[in-house]
Amino acid sequence: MYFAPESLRSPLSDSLAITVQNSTLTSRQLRSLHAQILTNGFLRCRPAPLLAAFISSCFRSHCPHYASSFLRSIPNPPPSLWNSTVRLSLRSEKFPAFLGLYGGMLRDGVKPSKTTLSAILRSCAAYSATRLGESFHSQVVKVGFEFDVILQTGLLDFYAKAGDLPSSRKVFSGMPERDVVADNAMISALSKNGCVEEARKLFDEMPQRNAASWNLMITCYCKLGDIDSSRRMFSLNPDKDTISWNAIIDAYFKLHDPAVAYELFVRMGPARNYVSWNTMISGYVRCEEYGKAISTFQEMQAANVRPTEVTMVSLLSACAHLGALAMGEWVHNYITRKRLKVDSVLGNALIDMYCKCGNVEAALEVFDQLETRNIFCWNSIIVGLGMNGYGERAVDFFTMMTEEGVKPDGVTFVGLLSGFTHSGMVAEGRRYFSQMTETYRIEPGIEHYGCMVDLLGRAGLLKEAIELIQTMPMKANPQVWGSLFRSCQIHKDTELGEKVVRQLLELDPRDSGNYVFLSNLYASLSRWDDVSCFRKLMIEKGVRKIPGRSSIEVDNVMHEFVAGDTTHPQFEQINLFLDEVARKLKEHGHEPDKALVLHDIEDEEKDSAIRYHSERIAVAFGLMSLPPGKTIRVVKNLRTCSDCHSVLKIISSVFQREIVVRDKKRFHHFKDGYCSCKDYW
DNA sequence: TTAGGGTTAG
Repeated sequence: MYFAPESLRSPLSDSLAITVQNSTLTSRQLRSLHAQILTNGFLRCRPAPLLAAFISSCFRSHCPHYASSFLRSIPNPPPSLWNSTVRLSLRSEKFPAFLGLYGGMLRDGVKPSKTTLSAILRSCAAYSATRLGESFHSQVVKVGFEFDVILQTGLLDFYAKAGDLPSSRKVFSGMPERDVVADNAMISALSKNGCVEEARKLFDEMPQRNAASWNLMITCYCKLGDIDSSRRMFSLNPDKDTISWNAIIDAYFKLHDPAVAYELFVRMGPARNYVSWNTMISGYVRCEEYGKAISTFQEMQAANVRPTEVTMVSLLSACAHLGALAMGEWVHNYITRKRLKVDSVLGNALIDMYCKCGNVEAALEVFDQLETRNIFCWNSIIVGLGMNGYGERAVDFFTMMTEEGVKPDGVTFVGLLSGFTHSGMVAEGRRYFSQMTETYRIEPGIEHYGCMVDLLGRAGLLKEAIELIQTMPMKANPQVWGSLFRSCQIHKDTELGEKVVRQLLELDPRDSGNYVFLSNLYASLSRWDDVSCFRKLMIEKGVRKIPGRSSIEVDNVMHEFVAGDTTHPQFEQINLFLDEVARKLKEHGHEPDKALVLHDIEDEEKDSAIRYHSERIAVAFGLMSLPPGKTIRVVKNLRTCSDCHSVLKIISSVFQREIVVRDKKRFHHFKDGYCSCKDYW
C-alpha cells in the first residue's frame, strides 16, 4: 500500500493511492484518475510513487497506451519514471508498447539506466524477440550508449537465446576484456546452439571458473548424451550448490534415468528448493511417469514447499496425458485460488489439458480469457478442436489467428489437416495444404504429407493417396504406410492393403500393430492359415502385443482396467452389471460381432471375450459409480474396436448418459445413440 | 552468471 508523504496527505491523494493500488481498472476509471491527477496539482508536487503506481495500474489493467499518454501529459517526467515504465512494459509482455515507450524516452533525451538496459536484453532473450533485440541494439548504438562488459554480456545472452550464434560470436570476440561471466555466457550460447564440443573447449581453456561454469557444463554434457561427464562436472565442482544438484537431477531425467534422479533427490536432503521439486515433477512427466508426477506434487505440498506456475504446467501436462479431467479441474481451481499468473505458457497448458480431456468448452473459455496468446496457444486450440472433431471451428480459429497477425507454423497445419481428417473435410484439406506453401511459405514435412495421405485415404481416394506417397519429396515412414493401411481396411481394398502392410513390416518389424494389421486383414478374408502363421511369426520374433487399457476417474481416484482383467475389488458387481448391459443391448437388437471376438485382435487379446474389452468395463464401472447425469469419461491407450463403438452408442441412449472416450488418436463424444466421429475414424 | 514449464500426422 502506498501512502503519500505527510505534506501531500489529503483525502484525495489517499483515495487515489488506494484506487490505483487496487487490482484491475476499466479504461474509464483510468481516464478519470488521469484527469484527477492532472487537475489536482499533483504534478507540481511530483509524488513520484503515486505516478509510478498509476502507470503500473495501466499495465495491470491491460491499457498500456494509457501509460504512454500519461507520460506525455506530464511536463518533463523524471528519468526514473521513464525507466520504470519501460521495464513495466517489458514485464507485461507488451512489446509494441515497449517500443513506443523506449523511443519516446530516447526522444525525451532520457538515457536508459543500466537496470533498464539489462532488463530489455533479458526480456528480448526470454521472449526470443529477435527483431526487437536487434533494433534495440542498433538504437543503442545510435544514441551512443557505451557498452560495458556487463551490457555486452547481456547482448551476448540475447543473441544466444535468439539462436543467432554468429552475432553471439561477433559480440564475444569484439569484447575488449572478458571475465568469467562473459565466458559463461559464451559457453551457454554455444551449448544452447548445439555447439557442445566448442563449449567444452572454451570451458577447458577458461583462466577462471565459478560455480556457474561447472553447472553450465552439467547441462552441456547432458546435451551430448554424456551422463558420465555430466556427473564428473557435478563431482568436481568445488562450490556445489542447489543449482548443481538440480542440474544433475534434471540431466538424469533428460537421459531417461528417473531412478538415479530420485536417488540424488533423496541424497540432496535439506538443500532442496522449489526448483528441485519442479525438476522432479517435470522429470517424471518427461519420462511418462504421470502418476509419480502427481504423487511427487502431493509430497511437495506435504513438505510445505510453495508450488509455482512451473509446477502447475507440469501437473497439467500429466493430467492431459492421463485424461484426468477432475484432477485437471482441481489444478485450475488451485491456480485461481492461489492467484498464480496465467501467462501464455500456463494458459497453453490449461487449454491443452482441457482439450485432451475432452472438455473443449472449458478450453475455449481459458483461451478467451488469456491476456497474451502466442503461437503455442493458437496451435493448442486448433489441434484440440480438430482432435475433438470440430474441424470447422478449427478453421475459424485459424482465420482469427491470421487476422490477429500471428503467423501460423508447421504445427498449426498439422493441427488443421489432422482435424480435417477427423471430420472428413477433404476439400478444405487440399486448400490449406496448398496455402501452406503458397501463402505462408512453409515447406511441408513428412507429417503434413502423412495427414494428406490419411485424409485422402479415409475419404476413399486411395489412388490419389498412393500417388501422393510416390511423388512426395521424402520416403514414406511407418506412420504414413500405417494410415494408408487403415484406409485400405475401411474401404475394403485388401489387395492394396496387403502390399502396404508388407512395406510396413519391412520398415518396422518390431511394431506389434503391424502384425495385428496383417492378421486382421487375413481374418477378414477368412485366410486362417495365414493368420496363425503370422501369430507364430510374432511369437518367434518376440513381438508382444500391447494390452488394451482404459482408465476412468471416480471421486478423484483413477481406476484402470486392462482387457480381460478381473482383479478390480468391485469386479463381481461390475460383472453383474455387464450382464444387465448385455441384456439391455439384446433388447435393442444388438448382436455382438462374433467374428470380431475370435479374430479382431487389433486391440485386445484374442481370447478375452469382447465384453471384457477394457473400455467396456470402464464405462460399466462409470455407470455404476458416477451419479446420474454425470458424463462418463474414459481414456483408452489403443483404438476402440468397432463393436465397442456401436455398443457405446447404444448405451448412451439406453442409459441416457453422455460418454466421452479418448482413444489413442482422437475423441468420441457419445450422446443419444450417436457419436461425434460420425463413425468416421 | 548457472537449475525447473507449453503445441505436432496412423
